[in-house]
Amino acid sequence: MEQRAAGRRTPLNRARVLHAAVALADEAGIDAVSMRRLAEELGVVPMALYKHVANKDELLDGMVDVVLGEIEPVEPDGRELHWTDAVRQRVLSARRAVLRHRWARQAIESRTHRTPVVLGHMDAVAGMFRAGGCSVDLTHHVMHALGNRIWGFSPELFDEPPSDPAGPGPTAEEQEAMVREFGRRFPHVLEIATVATEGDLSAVGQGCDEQFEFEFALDLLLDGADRLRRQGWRSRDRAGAPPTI
Amino acid sequence: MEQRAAGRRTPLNRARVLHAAVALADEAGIDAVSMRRLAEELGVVPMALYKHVANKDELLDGMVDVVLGEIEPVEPDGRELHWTDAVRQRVLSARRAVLRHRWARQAIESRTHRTPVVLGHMDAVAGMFRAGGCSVDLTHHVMHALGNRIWGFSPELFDEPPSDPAGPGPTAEEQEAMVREFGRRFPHVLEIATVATEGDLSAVGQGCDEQFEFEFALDLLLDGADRLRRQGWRSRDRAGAPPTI
DNA sequence: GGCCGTTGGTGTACGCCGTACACCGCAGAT
DNA sequence: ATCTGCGGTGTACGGCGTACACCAACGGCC
Repeated sequence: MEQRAAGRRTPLNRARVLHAAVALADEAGIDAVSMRRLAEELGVVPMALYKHVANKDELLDGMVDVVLGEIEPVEPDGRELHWTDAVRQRVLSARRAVLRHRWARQAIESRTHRTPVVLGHMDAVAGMFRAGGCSVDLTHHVMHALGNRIWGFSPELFDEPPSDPAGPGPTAEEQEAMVREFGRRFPHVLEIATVATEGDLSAVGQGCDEQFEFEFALDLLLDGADRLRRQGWRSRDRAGAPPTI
Repeated sequence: MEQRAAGRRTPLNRARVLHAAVALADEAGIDAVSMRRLAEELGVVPMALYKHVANKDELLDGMVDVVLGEIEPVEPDGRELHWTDAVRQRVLSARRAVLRHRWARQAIESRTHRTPVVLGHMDAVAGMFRAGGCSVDLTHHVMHALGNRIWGFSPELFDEPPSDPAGPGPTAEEQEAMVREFGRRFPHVLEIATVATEGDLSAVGQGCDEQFEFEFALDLLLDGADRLRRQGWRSRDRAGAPPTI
């Protein structure tokens, strides 16, 4: 009888608000998430939301919590994992969660609040370093080095340069002239773009293989960390990694 | 005679607008930089700015360009530098520029546009990798791994948790209870905080030694890159760094 | 059954924001 | 003397977050 005959809607609560916000961001982008638009989506007046979240900042925090809540714990799996593989698994799971929600990267980057969910993820990762034999000291600094990668994304230098949707674009020879001029000013960027697109410069802008870049950096850092661990690195030693070999 | 007797102000131009915006952000924070506020600062009506910047996004781009313009080139210095030291110098110069303007980190992170100034910095860094003997392939992936560090800042997991300015705060025993509860839920985060503050947990929140963390990560990545270079790493090898040693 | 405090949704209003669009004064070229 | 266009103006629109006063329904209590 809690549904009350005709059209008494089920009351709002914090979870419903947050999940509606996530759904809205998923389908209309993070910019579409305004208190007014979200309220409309829930069939309610904007001020009603403030009974469930303190303000917009807290709404964003809650949305990030929802995403981070999708991270799957690393299950022990019978045989032992090397600690770097355990971290790798958890970070890649975080990555899948973030990729599921395209707005999440930007939202996480803009947050400045440590919610319990956020602390929980950091604690879980730190625990894996410790279980692998890293000192507290090393764990601390390596987590800093991982930076945003702990949340499953790289700080992208840039997202896609949106191909301008106006007209048929420049002619082939205009395009070639532009490439030449570009190469005169930025030769090293051009050669990278050439190699990355395997010579098809018209494919510039569809971006790099982000998953590869992410795993490359992750492994570079984890391998470096493991090497420091084996050397018994302590931060008083100063200087990132000593000149081994 | 361009000053025109009494109080005909010197006309606006793009550079004046950008530098006024930078100055405003420096002293009042990036949030204070609105078209209206900036116009007021320049003694002009808001719409006047639009004769010099296309819109607010372009204004932000221009402000970032101003900051990046403060990066000092690495001078050859007589004796040869190892390539990692050259990169290190340039990146640390970029860091000094970014630190000079506290809003710059956030502004850079939010940008999605590659201005010529931005491309110029990337090109300069890529050129140092190449001069050091890195392949185009390796240069590409390592620059991705460096991520935001190329601009001179780490993706901070979090900035300071602002000590709440209300009242005298909790009593000592309340505080101890909070720490105990925190440690129950986030034991690994707590031990890191304990070590980082050298036991003085009341100092939590004044943050880590960011400069140390930055250089630690930078050196870890550059050393890893140099090791890969010496090994003749190619991206078809897959997997960040092979299990050397 | 009658009261009453609490919880959750409402309505109005304020002060910001970015920016579209029409306008206009003035300098320099014709 | 007239034209042209650049740079500054004024007005207006639609959006935003949220403070504050209000009110309907409900649960617990006598």
